[in-house]
Amino acid sequence: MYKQWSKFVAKWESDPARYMFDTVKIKDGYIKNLNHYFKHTKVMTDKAVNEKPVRAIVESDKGNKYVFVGYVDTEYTDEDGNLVLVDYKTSSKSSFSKAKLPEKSMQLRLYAMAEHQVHGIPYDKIKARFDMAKYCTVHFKQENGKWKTSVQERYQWVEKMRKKLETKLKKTDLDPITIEEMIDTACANNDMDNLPEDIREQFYIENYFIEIDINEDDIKELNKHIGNKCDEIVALEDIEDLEGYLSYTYPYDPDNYYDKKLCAYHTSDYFKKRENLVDDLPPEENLDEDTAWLFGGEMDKQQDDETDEIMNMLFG
DNA sequence: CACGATCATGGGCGTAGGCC
DNA sequence: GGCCTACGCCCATGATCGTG
Repeated sequence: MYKQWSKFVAKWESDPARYMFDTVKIKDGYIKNLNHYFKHTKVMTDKAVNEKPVRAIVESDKGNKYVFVGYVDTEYTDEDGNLVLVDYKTSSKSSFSKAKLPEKSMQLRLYAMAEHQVHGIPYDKIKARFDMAKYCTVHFKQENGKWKTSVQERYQWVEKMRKKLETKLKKTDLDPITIEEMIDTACANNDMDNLPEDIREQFYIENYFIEIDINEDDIKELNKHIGNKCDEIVALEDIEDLEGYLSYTYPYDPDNYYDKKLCAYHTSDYFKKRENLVDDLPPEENLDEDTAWLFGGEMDKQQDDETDEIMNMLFG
């Protein structure tokens, strides 16, 4: 996996029209974390199915039915006979906080619903989880003998254990200078290979999974929620002057980051041409590195063309 | 929306002081 | 002198904030 990933990164680096990170810090952290992920994650080549197509039928309160097709990143059956659905995330965990999880997990719960509908698998035999690739779960032994866990960005997990390593190593007969050198080396390598055996065995890492609870009640509610949402969308598309309606109900605000950068409609060529809007300067990384900025305006050309087609279909 | 930074909170751990 | 408990400091964690 690491080899494939490295090739992919190299190709991306050499592409003048590549997508950019907002800052160098974000880029470096992201790539270092994923380097570590691909070096240390074992793949189940035999049991697992990747990009598995699934189909769910949802029904609104009005009785309208809608078909959803999705692709499960990875699916396999574990040793207890549970069907495990995995979704890989490379984003930061802040957007997967407790409060946001119900919404974020709709995707996985819809997959679970699909597998239940098609194969009759009971919900208590379905497990669903996000594999947060930037992070790992660090297991460490406390001084009271109990094991505890801590979630850390992969590229600096040893550095984050520095204080704990200090207290543990101070209890040995090693002299303070040696201790500091050892810890510095471990942090620089981001592993504990150079540390004494009895220290090393007090730490180990695993993938960081966010487990999603799968139960019938939640999924019944989700079914209706999505069905009703579809009804709303269908009703919206039936409005006669949709474009006029939207420009009045949801006026474009160029100071709103969502409106300006993320909204499929307001970022489309169709809308920009209509409003005579010019593209913003590309992000900071372009300014001090190479000549990629020259291509900034062309960056999303293909995407924009696709978006444009859809926008013309819907509004044009 | 997703990011890093910042802030508040709670638990672990070391230490001081009391007791046997 | 050894053990136990209370207290305070420090660190990790999670929520919130400001920004592109």
